[in-house]
Amino acid sequence: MARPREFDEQQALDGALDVFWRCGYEGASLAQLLDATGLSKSSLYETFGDKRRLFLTAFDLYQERQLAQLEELLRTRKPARRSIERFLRRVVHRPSNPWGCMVCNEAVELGPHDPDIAKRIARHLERVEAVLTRVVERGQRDGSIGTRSTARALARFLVMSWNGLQVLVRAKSSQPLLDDALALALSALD
Amino acid sequence: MARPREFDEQQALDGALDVFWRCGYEGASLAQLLDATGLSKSSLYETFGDKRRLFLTAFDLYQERQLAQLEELLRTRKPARRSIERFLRRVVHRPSNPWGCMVCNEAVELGPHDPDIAKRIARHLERVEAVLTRVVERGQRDGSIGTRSTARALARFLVMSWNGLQVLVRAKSSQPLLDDALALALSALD
DNA sequence: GCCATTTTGGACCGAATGGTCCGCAACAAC
DNA sequence: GTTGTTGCGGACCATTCGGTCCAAAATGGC
Repeated sequence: MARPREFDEQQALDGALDVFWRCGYEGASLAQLLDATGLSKSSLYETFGDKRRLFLTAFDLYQERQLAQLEELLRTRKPARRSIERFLRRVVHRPSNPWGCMVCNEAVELGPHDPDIAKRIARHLERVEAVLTRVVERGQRDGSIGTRSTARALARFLVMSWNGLQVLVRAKSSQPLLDDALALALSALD
Repeated sequence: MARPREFDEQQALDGALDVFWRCGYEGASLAQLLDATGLSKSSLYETFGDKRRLFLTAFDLYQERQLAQLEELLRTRKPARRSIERFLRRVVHRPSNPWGCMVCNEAVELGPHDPDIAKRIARHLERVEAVLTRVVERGQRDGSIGTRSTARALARFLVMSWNGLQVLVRAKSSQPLLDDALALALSALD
């Protein structure tokens, strides 16, 4: 029981996440992280360990949030197809997705070089695929999604399209390009 | 005149391209570049300028090659759909595409931070889209591709799918995932 | 008020970064 | 062989990187 902390851990982590999201792992300098978290060097190292650990913590947080958000799609009662449409439309809506998807970004940056992180990404994508599979199954039951392909295959296709859109967003592609691509991806669910 | 060079410029550039492709711009250290090109520091700086210029030169080369390869699709006489299938199938064939697509990688790494490079990427994607549009038009004429969507929209969809696959390749996704996603992307051409 | 405990700021560190520069080496012209 | 020109190896540089450490500050318990 001594001197209390002057910062909120969760808030600091959010700040760090922001920087990693925007700049990637290597691209995020300690200075930026200190600035974004508002911590001093010693506080940051004391609280989160080294840069890599901090990154992993932030990355896990990001993945959990993304998955939670995705699982909301399961809970709604609207036709599944509408849920998926909303899901993809949020990707190409720039204001709410300025830096693309962090998982996609890190898959590109670290995937080939960091087996540990590659595994986390693979696991996450599998979970995303699993959630989407259940949504598609629901859509095939409620008639909003065609049955010419298995739910699993369609979910995999959605995972790919999702990542494709994220890349285009990060590349600052034109809105017509994004809209056309999105529309056709959705039409594959017929 | 005087002392002749001991290296082949094109060959050195290929070496540098390899490193940038694999590691990205920031991830490629001078030491790696020197090693891959076989040049000494002074020769490299004399020949190619600084790291950024070298990168731009290599990146341009990559884009030109990719576009040239893509344009081969135009020249064949087979049904256009088969050409597109071959085009996408090469993406998910790991041995011939171990590091994913450099344009996709750099879109993710530098897109949001380097306006100059973002422009180059945007221009390249437009050119890719243009070539694919022509291929799709041919396919719509020869009957191998449906006409429920415009050729341009389909081409844009292909650009997105292409990038999506590249991300998954770089993330070392499982082959079944890649295969399913690819198959469904192709079926969107019906 | 004093002590124990914990946080905090910042000095400090070695390594690696991209980049410059210069003296020597190698070759063509004559 | 001499000279003029260019290429080359590597010493050298400032900066930034992630990371450590310690002395001072702050506060709860008594």
